[in-house]
Amino acid sequence: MEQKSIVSMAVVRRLPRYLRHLDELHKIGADKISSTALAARMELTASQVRQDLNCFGCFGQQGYGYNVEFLRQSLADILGLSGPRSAIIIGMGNLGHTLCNNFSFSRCGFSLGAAFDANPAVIGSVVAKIRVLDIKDLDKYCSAHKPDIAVLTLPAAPAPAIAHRLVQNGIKGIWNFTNTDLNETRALVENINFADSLMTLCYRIKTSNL
Amino acid sequence: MEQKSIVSMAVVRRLPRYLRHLDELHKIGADKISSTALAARMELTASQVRQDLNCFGCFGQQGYGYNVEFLRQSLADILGLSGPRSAIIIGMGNLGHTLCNNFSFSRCGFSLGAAFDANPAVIGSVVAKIRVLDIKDLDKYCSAHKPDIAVLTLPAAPAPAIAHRLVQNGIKGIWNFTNTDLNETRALVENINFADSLMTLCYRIKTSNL
DNA sequence: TAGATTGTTAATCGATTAACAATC
DNA sequence: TAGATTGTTAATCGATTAACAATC
Repeated sequence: MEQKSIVSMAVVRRLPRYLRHLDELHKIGADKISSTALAARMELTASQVRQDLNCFGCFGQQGYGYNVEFLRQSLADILGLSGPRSAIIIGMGNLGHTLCNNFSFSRCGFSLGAAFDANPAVIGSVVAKIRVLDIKDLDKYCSAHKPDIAVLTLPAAPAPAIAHRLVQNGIKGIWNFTNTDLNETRALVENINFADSLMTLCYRIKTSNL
Repeated sequence: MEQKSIVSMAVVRRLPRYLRHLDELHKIGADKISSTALAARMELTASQVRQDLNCFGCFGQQGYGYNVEFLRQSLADILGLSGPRSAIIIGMGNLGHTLCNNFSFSRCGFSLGAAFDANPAVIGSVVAKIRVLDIKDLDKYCSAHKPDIAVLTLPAAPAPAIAHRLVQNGIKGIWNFTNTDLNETRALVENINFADSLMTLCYRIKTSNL
């Protein structure tokens, strides 16, 4: 089988982790790795590693294992990290600034084109070479530049309305840092929810006997 | 059944979302909700909602549904959000500052006790009432205050060593924002990985036909 | 009472694990 | 060749969905 028609989310979510571990292996000079060794590193089973990779093709060689550099490049291609898509940030508060300043969008397949905010104090400023525009000009910007995704780092309250407006402007994906669920069926939403994550940790500690 | 002996991670990860939706329902003045209506809101099935909640007890009433306020309080109790546990932050860069300034640890069941960094420029400063201490004093602080969890907002390179040191100091949970996997079996690790999440979105957009 | 909706058991679906022939 | 390890099929396990009796 060359490529599974539809790959499950469970597998997709492991892809960046595989890539990360292959990067690390590359850095320490490993040029091959077996499914058993990779599974041990990642706390998976060897079966799972082979099943996961075989959703996308045959990357290994019997009796040898996987070539680190080849698998690394293959995973980057599968994820689509080289053809950069365009992104905009909505909300230049503390978190928006942090992402502009310290996060590498390019390593994840995106290039950041502009930022938006409603606060006159930040509109017009430039953060890490990104100009902060007035949220009023969002539609105009979208018509002109057709950004692929939007990063939502604004308060939860205005988020659903902004998300809807973005989708109407042709946004394909939303990286949602707001503490609310977005009901946009016409766009792909990827949530990062700090509170949900920490509450989960709270529960896990409470119910463990550590 | 009063309480399932061990609840699956799939269910646990949905708990904060249930709580969030119950909060919203409470805010708009709803005093009851059926599993069908809650499922529609959350894009789940009614069956799943009932199965999920019944892992922890019987919170509904036949012919009526669930009382919003009662279910909300029950979920908060199940998650353990009231008995505040103590947290420390390791790494007061941009992200560490953002969390100190804008994130409500208390809403998630934690109280932030101290922050640590290796950089003399920030050591001794106070951010949102939290004193930034020298990472050299980490062991001393842990012995004295026994923090329950550590928030890792430091670079990936030193993270595994710091995590190990924290576990030796009795840390029970790690909220890991570093872009690396931690192999600490003696502590519960909750990862927030920006790059993994954005790469997943990259893949999903690439493979969708939006 | 009649209608609505839960709690719970059984059925289905999907993901993980095991096994092993193929082959480098 | 012999040993190692993949790709792939089959078996198992777990999670989701469906169904329905209980009951408010």
